[in-house]
This record gives sequence, C-alpha cells and structure tokens, in this order.
Amino acid sequence: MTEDKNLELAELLYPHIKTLPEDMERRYPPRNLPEGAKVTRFAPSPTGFIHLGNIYSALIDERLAHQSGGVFFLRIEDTDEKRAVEGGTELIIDMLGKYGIYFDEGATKDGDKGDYGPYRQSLRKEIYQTYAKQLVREGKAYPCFCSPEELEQIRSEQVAQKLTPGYYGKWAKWRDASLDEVKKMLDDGVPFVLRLRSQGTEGKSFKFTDLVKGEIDVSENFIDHVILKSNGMPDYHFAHAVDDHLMRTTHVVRDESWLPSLPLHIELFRALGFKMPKYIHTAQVLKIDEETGKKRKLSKRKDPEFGLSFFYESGYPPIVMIEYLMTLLNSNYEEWRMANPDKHYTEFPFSIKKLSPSGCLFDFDKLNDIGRDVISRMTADEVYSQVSEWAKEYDPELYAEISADPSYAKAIFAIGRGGKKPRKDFAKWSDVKPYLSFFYDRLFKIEDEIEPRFDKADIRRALELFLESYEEADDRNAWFDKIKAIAAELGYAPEMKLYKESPEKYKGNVGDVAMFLRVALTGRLNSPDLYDVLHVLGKERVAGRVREFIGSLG
RNA sequence: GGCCCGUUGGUCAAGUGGUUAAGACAUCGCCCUUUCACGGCGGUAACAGGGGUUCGACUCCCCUACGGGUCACCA
Repeated sequence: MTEDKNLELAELLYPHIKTLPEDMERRYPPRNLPEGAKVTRFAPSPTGFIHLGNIYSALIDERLAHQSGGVFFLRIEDTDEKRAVEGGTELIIDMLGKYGIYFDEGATKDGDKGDYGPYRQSLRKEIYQTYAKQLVREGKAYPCFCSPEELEQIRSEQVAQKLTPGYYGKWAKWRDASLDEVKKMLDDGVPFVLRLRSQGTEGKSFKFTDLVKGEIDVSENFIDHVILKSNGMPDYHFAHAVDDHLMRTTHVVRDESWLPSLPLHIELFRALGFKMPKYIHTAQVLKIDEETGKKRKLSKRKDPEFGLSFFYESGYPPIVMIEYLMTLLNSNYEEWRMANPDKHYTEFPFSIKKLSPSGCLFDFDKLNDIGRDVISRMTADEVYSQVSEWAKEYDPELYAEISADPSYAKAIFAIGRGGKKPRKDFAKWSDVKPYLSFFYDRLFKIEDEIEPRFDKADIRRALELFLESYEEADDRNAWFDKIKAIAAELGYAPEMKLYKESPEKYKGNVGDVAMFLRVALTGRLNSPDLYDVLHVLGKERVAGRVREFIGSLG
C-alpha cells in the first residue's frame, strides 16, 4: 500500500529520471588501488577565493593521498549559482598550482579529467536525482511545499516556545501528506524541496570516531533536512554523501565547523546504504579580531588579508607558506626540517595522528622567521628569478631596475649568501626593495644622517683620503688596513680595542670612519658588509657617490 | 539559548600516571663584530579552577569557568 504510494510519488516527482542507483554503481566502480591508498578531495565553491584555512586542509588532503599512493581530486561545489564567481574555478586552480598543489583528477582549466566525473556538481544533477528518487521510493524522503514565509513562521513559533528550531515532528507538515495533496500542489506548479524523512530522536546521542578529535559525542539527527533544493540541485549534505561515495573518497578532510552537521551526514549515508568514509575534522586557523580582541576563525569577508592571493602579492614565496603550514600541521615537522634542511617537504612522513585537535592562532612572527630561513638557503640565482617573477607583477619599478642588469642584481643577492651562516634579510619579496634600493642610482638617496658631533672637516678629510687610497684590487684586509690608516691620521682610534681602553684619547674610532663611508655610499647607517658593497657598486659609482657626498657637506 | 569541540609560557607546541614540564618563534641580557644581518651562550615565562580515582596526576573521571564552532532551499 504505502510502498505503492511511494513508487507513485517517486514517478510523480522525478518522471525524467530513468537511471537507478545500480547504474551509478556500475558507472563508478570501486577504485582499483593498492591497500592503504587514500582517496581525498579538495572541494571548494567556485568563489575564486582561497584563504589560509582552505590550503591548510588542502595540504592535508594532498599529503594523505600522495603519500599513500592514492588519488587527490578537485571537485567544484557549484550547486549555488549565487556564490559562483566568473572564472572562480580557474582562479582556484591557478592559485593552488602556484603553491605546488596538484590534482590527479577533477576539474581542470579545460574540462574535467578522470573517470569519476563530472567533477562539477552543477553537472551531476541526474546522479543526485537518481538517488533522491530511490529515497522517495523507499519512503526515506518526501516533498515539502512550504514557502519561506511558512518556514519562518514555524521557526518563530518554535523559538517562542523555546523548542529546537527546525522541520521535524509535528512541525513537519508535509511529512505525512497524502498523495492527493502532493498532486494538487504539483498541478498548481508550487515549487518543492525534497526532505529526508529522519528516523532520529531528539536528545539521543552516540559515539563516533573522528581521526583527529578521537571519540566524540554525536547527537542523533532528527530534523527532516532539505536534501534537494527547489531547483532540483542538492544541498551540500546530500551532494557530499552521493559524491564522496561515488567518487570513492576514503578520507574526508574538512574543518571542525562541519562537526554539527555530521549527524545528518551519518543518517544520510545510512539511508543511502553507503559505507562511511573516515573523517578528519581539523581545528581552525584563528586570528585575533581587532574589534573584540578575541580569537575567531578566519572569515572570507572580514579577513581578505588572509586570502592566499594576499600573501602571494605581499611576496611570501609559496613554499614559505607551505613550510609554515607544515609546522602547524605536524608538530615534529620543525625538528625534521632542522635535521633535513635540504629535503623537500614531501619527503616528510606526514601523520594524521600528529594533527592537533585545538585551533591555532596565525603567527606572522613565525611565518617571517621561516621566510627568512627558507630564502637564506636559496642561491643568488634562485633569489633573482623569484624576485623578478614577483616584481614583474607587483613592483614594476623594482622589476625594471633588476632586469636591466641581471648580473648586477645577482651580485647584490650574492652578498652574504651561500656560507654556513647566510644573511637573513628577506622574509618575503617585498622586503627586497628597501634592502637594495641604494644599489640603484635612481632609488638611492641619503636616508640617515651622521651624528652632528662629528666634525664635518673630519668627514670630508676621511672621504678624500679614502678616494686617494682606494684600490678595487685590494683584498679585504688590505682594504680595511687603509681605513685604519685614515682613522689614525684623523686622530681616530684605528682599533676598537684601543678606543675602548681610553676613548678620551680619540675623536672617534675606525668604526666611525667606516660609518662616514657607509653613509656616503648607501645613504644609511646600516648596510651589508662595506667591502662587498664597494665591489658590487664598482669603482666608478663609488667615486661618484663619495664626491657628491663631500660636495653636500658644504 | 540548545548541541558540539577545545583549554600546557605572549604564540606554535612536546608530553600519554612518577620528567629539574622539551623545542621553535617572540622577548630580555651577554658574546662575536667597523654598522646591520647572521651566529653562539644564557635569562624571564606555562599545565584554567575545583572535586574525585590513585601510593602518586599535566596525563584518567566529574563539575565549573573561559574560548571557539554551529543551529539556511550557503557551503
């Protein structure tokens, strides 16, 4: 009786669906993968925007799949046309590609790749409806014709009565509607959503094991959630169950804000007769909200500065972001990194067990430290090519200067690089310009002043003597001996030791003389090693700047 | 508010019943040094609170507090 009713209802609702679940099972058979291989996915909406939290979980997905010889695919969750952004999918693929995250299958810039597609949910309508129709046949789902106003009405009554809001029990007016009632609405062309006929009980709970949270308490779902929207498209929950089953996902990685809907997902998988994947609900990356002073999860709308593209534009090399995220993901990563400074992060034995169940605050200090460290290990050539790639897009002035004479630029980047204890001047590419601007005449300017306590005549004399004695061929020691000699001639201590013993005997020390020269050449009180600077600048430029500085002394 | 998750120094965090409670970043001091950066050495700094269980709790249980998340035809 009721079975007949359900069969008729299913035909009434989805007459155009001729396929059955078994057709889908045949079309998407279990994957032929070695034991232990994990299948994971990254499943964004095509908004074109990826923030730190997204790549945080994408990295986990990627590592789990590729470390186990499995499959990592990209699925586009575009069931809500309102969220879609023109070219959003391409933007996401490009951005992830910049960070070295690649997919084995899924949506690509020219169509889909792989045997389990389509990988864009908007193209999977028939698949969802096949399962939805089956659920109706089995009496596990039913149409609901309530208008948004009616639902709002129900909701406010529930709130007034301090009841759990939602479509369930006596509030679920279409749950037990007769076939005739449904037919009437259908004939009148009233739009409907499909709802799950929940079997759960409010207040009941059970244990569930999440791979990072461990054993957690889950309340039974008892709400007749929407599974197919009035446009016939599934919502997230239904699509998740159908897609991850058919695409044979073994591990679902998502942030913990999904935990509250886990009960629904569990009921959905049971109703559909699917085996549950393993779940990895990750803690969130948080920030301190400027207004409240409290921690909160990153928000796409409020925190554009945590968008991946923002970090990219700021010049953080993608690998630096990855390195930082790895330290957050697996706490033993830093130790491993110190022991294996030259290995690629993919060689690190990534472990689910090491994922922390608690949220973490994003730390720019730490990011910058990692940035300095990573960049300090690059060769001058690598630095040059990465800086120019970045500057080409985000700092045309810098790009123009360095690309005009690559070997000059590389000589600059070579200063203090390559040894056991390399300089760490840059955490990100936007730090480069302020550091090297003085090497370029167009960017050079006197930024710092020599303290007025020094006699201008001394400064002039020191620089004149330098000009007379400077030989580019001198080695480091010979060069500095000459600076010492100049110091002595002016009545400045030629050795720091002498000066410290009796500062009253001298007008200053050799360091001060070097400082005069430093300001003349770099315009600053601080700079990289002067001998190196001199040689990069070249004799001509050195002489020119020193003369000009002498002139400016008046 | 209901439900769920979390809580070791300023930050990220080791720890899995007996530790002087690691390490990294930040911070402070000293050293190296012609400036800066690097590097070296050292310091300050933590188990949210209260009950149990136990010979013994950071570790196990309960309660409280605090923090976070979530309650859509959005994902």
